[in-house]
Amino acid sequence: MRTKSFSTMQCSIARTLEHVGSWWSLLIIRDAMMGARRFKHFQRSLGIARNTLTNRLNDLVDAGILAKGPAANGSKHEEYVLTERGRELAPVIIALSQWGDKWVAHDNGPSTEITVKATGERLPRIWPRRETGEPMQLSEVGMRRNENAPPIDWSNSEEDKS
Amino acid sequence: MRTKSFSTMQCSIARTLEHVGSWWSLLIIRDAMMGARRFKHFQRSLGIARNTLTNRLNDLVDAGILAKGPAANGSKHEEYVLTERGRELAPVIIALSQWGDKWVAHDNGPSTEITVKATGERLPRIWPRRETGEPMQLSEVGMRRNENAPPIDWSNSEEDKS
DNA sequence: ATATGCAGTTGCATAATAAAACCAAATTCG
DNA sequence: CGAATTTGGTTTTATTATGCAACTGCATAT
Repeated sequence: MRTKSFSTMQCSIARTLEHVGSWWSLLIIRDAMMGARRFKHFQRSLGIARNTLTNRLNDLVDAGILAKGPAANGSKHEEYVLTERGRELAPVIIALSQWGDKWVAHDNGPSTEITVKATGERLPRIWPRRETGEPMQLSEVGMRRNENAPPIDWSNSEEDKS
Repeated sequence: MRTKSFSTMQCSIARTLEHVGSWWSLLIIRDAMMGARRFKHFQRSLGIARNTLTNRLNDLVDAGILAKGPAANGSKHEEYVLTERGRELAPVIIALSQWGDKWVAHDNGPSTEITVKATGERLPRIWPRRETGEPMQLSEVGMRRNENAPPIDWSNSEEDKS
């Protein structure tokens, strides 16, 4: 549950989580990537309460991640489709999925494989790389604070302050 | 209320979110990656309520993402450091950050840049790639349901069922 | 015309979070 | 060294998000 909003924070991670950080959001996006389009698809797949699903879907539409419109196949019902913004969350979904496969897989194995469509093979691990495409060690990845943001002080006491 | 748990789901994304899906978890992990180690670091940086921080830190320790132990510098206080499991969440953090930079950046720009340490340059976009290292179109990424998992029915009515 | 399914909405109960006060141990200051 | 402050919490109280069940209005099926 949350009362506190991240929307005033300058950090891009916080600002992203403002939109996709609530309990069900990323699972809804996952289902949308797997082809779910209608209210009942999400509801059946997730077992989420209907009012909660209504809220989450509306939030995602407001965030521009899903678009709501009349069904493509002529049905009178509305459907929810990912926008480009939404589709570009794929790296997040892939990273979560691959981490889960490695560290917290279900006893029966994962339910879904992320693949290269053309070959049907499993997608290589999504991972930070240099411009050349060469994968990096995590220790080679840095985080630099910008000048336009207030500096952070991780010191433990006065004497630590060089 | 009893918030539904994802831990019984077979999907790796859901199982991962069980550990890092709550409101503050990923921001705590972000701070840990940026060098935060002590309770007060997280508390000051996030403005999170102390009891909530206590809960989130304990959950992350239970999940094996953070390890709690005596401080390295001799201080009697405990400190929280990322385990390998935790460090391997870097792709998730990077993907969230880069999505935010592109789609929901703050007016003053992002507060933090993710970089290649050696060169100081901005890290290339984390993105699905083939074995060769070549970046893919999102439309080339597939999701295949495993046989050990119950199939999903996205059909809209009886007639749709081939 | 009646029944069933869909996509919600509403009301109530409860769990998760926040805010504030409180506290023991550790650390810093005088 | 002793007092004051900081740290890392815990407890209490209040608020908000979620779950569950029932209800509604519309469209489709029988």
